[in-house]
Amino acid sequence: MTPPDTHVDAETALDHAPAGHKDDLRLWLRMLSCARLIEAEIRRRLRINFDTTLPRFDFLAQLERAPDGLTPGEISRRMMVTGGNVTGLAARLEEEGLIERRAVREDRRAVTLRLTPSGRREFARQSAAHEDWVAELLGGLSATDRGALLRLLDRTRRSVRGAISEGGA
Amino acid sequence: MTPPDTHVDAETALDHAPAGHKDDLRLWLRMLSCARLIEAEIRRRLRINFDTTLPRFDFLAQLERAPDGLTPGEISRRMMVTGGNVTGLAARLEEEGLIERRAVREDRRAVTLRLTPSGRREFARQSAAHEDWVAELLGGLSATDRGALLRLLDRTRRSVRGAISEGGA
DNA sequence: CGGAAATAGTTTAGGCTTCAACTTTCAGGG
DNA sequence: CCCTGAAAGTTGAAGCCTAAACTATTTCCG
Repeated sequence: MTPPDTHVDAETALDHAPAGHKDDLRLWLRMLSCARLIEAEIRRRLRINFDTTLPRFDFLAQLERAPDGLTPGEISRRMMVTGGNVTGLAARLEEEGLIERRAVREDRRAVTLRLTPSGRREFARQSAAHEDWVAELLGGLSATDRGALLRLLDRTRRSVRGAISEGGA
Repeated sequence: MTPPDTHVDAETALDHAPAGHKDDLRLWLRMLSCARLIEAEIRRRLRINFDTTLPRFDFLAQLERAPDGLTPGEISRRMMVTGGNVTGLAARLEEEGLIERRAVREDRRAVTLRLTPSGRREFARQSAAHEDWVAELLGGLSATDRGALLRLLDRTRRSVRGAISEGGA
């Protein structure tokens, strides 16, 4: 049924490429599939166990670390998403009573968002389970592998950041 | 339903999981941020240079590898997204003339999607640029690092798959 | 044959995400 | 003081994505 997946003649391509091109692509695709696999599983469990989503979870996590609350703008920067996105998430979370808005005295444009007691309780439950899930999913790695992977990912991030800040094609 | 997830208190936990739990979380967060960083940059460049998106690009990539076309169901499995999603993407890509639908003789429920000549040309352009981008972003890694990372990610994927197929909490 | 079950694909409702346009407010220089 | 520009936040349109319900067809098997 499935065709033999006629692969491009890799050898020929490699002759011209400066030693990496194709390998880099393979590496990226593997990292992507790996990250997506984990992410999908975590999303699935958040939905099944807590009837919530990853963005909501991340949002609460940001507020948990900021006892005095955060402005939408600050959350937007920390989560690396747009402001409009934060508006929508905040609306739903407030609707559910997990966060609350509070006006800022010194700047009437701004507002701070913070966890309600209920939100704090709920996030604590979710956070504990989340931590267990990750440990379960990565449990097959040895301590050595974990350390090596952490270091390599750090180098990767530096490589990417460097490339972005420079050329930025 | 869900077990109370009785959390071992911190002391006991440390005894049993000396170097796992928290480290796994750190590892996962780093992998996630790394993958998202790359993905965001690729999305940005696809939008700026080709006025397209990553899902569209992935969709065309699947069809490129299948000269005889694919059914929506097959694409859905390969891209690991739902069928409804494929319906929407296919509609837009057909609208733009990049792919075409063709009825299947033997099964009147099914349809095959394939690249049009225009779609094939367009994807070739995008694909070449995409490959260059990835090589540029990962260019800071040595050949050794790349190899090690590839191997570690493979182990990670196996660990995750194992955990999912087993417990599946 | 005939009906139950499975499969292919679409549709719908709702959440996530972005970009661009917009409103309100603040800050600085004439 | 006023005007211009920047900043905080919201809104709207459009695309992406999922789960669930639905239609149409095929397959299985009794």
